[in-house]
Amino acid sequence: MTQARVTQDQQGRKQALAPCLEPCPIERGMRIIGGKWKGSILWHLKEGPVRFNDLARILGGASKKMVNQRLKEMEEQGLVRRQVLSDRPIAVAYEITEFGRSSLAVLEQLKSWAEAHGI
Amino acid sequence: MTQARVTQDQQGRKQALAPCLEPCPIERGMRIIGGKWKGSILWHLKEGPVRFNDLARILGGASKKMVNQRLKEMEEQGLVRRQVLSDRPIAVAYEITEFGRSSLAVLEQLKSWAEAHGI
DNA sequence: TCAACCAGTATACTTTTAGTAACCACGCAA
DNA sequence: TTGCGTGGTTACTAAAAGTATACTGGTTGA
Repeated sequence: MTQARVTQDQQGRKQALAPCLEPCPIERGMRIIGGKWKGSILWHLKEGPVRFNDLARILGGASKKMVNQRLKEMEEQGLVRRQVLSDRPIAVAYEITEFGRSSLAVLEQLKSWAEAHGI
Repeated sequence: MTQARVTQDQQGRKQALAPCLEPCPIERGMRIIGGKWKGSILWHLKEGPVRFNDLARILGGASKKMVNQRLKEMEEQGLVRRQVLSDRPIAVAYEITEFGRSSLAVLEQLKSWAEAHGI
């Protein structure tokens, strides 16, 4: 992001130079990992694949609809992979991708920051 | 956060141990710096205090109402300080606090992560 | 046979967030 | 006196996010 400044023209009217139009990297990044539950989902997948209903149970407060919606979003964004373990007795697990794993560092820092400041 | 697990009782019913009830540090932290525009506001205050209308101009897409709402929230959360520069011709500037500054590290990392992955 | 599990889907609803546009009272300068 | 500046407020709308409950269609185990 370029440092934005504010200038004045000859008539004294003000305008912004390099205004932060909506999608600066921070806003964009937030939209990837900032959604409700997304951090928690990634966090709980870091030890290995987790089945759908187990995830819903772990995320106590979230409804299945929420979990499903978030997982679909995250699959599209490449944070998470859906693997069908078996048909007949249907079984599905969600696994974190390399990309998803790369975001854990940010989440980890956010977590320490939050804990350090008693948030 | 304790690692959550899922167990079964003698009847085969499943339940989550240590479920991630809503406010784990990650979710809580997100709520502090995750709101729309909040990252950008902090970012633009890091070089020094900025006047209200200048901030609104820099944040091109955001309306005064949005900016004002966010600033009030952030003032309550202690991320930002409102200083009245002068009465009579009213002038106000917003300054980042030490607490606000402490969050810049997280934002910085989020920014590099976003840029590194072409988000 | 019954109940509980699996992985969702459907419907309906409420709440929160985002956003527009217009307006206020005041000051300053041409 | 008109227009722009200051720092907001008010009223309203639209869209997103979230909750709650029930349902499908099949499987598994007591």
